[in-house]
Amino acid sequence: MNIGEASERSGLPSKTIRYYEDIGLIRPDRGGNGYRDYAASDVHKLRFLQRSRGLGFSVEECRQLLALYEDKSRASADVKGIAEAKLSEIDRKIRELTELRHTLEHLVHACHGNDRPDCPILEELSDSAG
Amino acid sequence: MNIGEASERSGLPSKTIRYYEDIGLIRPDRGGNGYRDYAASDVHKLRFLQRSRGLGFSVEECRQLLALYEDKSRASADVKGIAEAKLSEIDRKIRELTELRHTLEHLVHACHGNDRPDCPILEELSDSAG
DNA sequence: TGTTGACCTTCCAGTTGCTGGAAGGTTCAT
DNA sequence: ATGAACCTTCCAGCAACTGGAAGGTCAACA
Repeated sequence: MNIGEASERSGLPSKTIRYYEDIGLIRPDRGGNGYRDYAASDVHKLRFLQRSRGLGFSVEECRQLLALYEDKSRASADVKGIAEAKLSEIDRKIRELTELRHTLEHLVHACHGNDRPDCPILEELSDSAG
Repeated sequence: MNIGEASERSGLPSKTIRYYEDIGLIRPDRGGNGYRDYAASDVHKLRFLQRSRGLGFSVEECRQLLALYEDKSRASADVKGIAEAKLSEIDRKIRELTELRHTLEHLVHACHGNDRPDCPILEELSDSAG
């Protein structure tokens, strides 16, 4: 099938699919007209990529996961290790954002938000020992 | 003062400070030797930038905040508006990450993580209706 | 005076993960 | 035959830096 259909079926834009080929994640056949020709297994991989990217894995991590996926002799622990690392990374991000949220909320709360110039938000950004 | 000292005092790497100059956020003087010469007010702005970036404001938002900071006649509502928008953006990110976390945790939990090849994580990435 | 080393300068390239657009070839329907 | 809707490649750009090369400057020390 052509890239357009592979795009529809995988949920990835054609541009992204070509990009994934550029960086060596997939290698579709080519038809006599030079068009890319995707097999069902290619679409399968593309969906795999779409989901793992959606779960927050970096492209390099997806490359690893895909390699593990295709390696029938790999241990599930290898995969679990990557997923656990990603999990704690996500935890860290959530913690950081939550802290950020508290600080910002505090500032927004303190600011009158009227047409007067005095603004605790700017004062904090400007003065505090932060 | 030279860029090195401005860097120490602001907490920003010299590279970043030069970059901020490139994109027009600050304009230090130049000494006869061509070295950048930072005044205390420049360092003040750099710290302002360092903090607001740390609070998750984009560089363009920082530019706005800095302009508001320097505009003595601005209303605090202008600043509050930007901060509130950022706050809901952060909320959205936290929500997304939390969902992600649940999905991943579920997968990690389901995977034995041993030396056998069967792995629910890869199965999910590969098969589910996602 | 020379020379070392730590500064500073500019400029160019790379990072991540795409996305947009230009310029052109192919296919299909009318 | 003509037009739309595909497809191709290549080049550029986004954010927000970061790294490195090649070279100028400055302060200290022998």
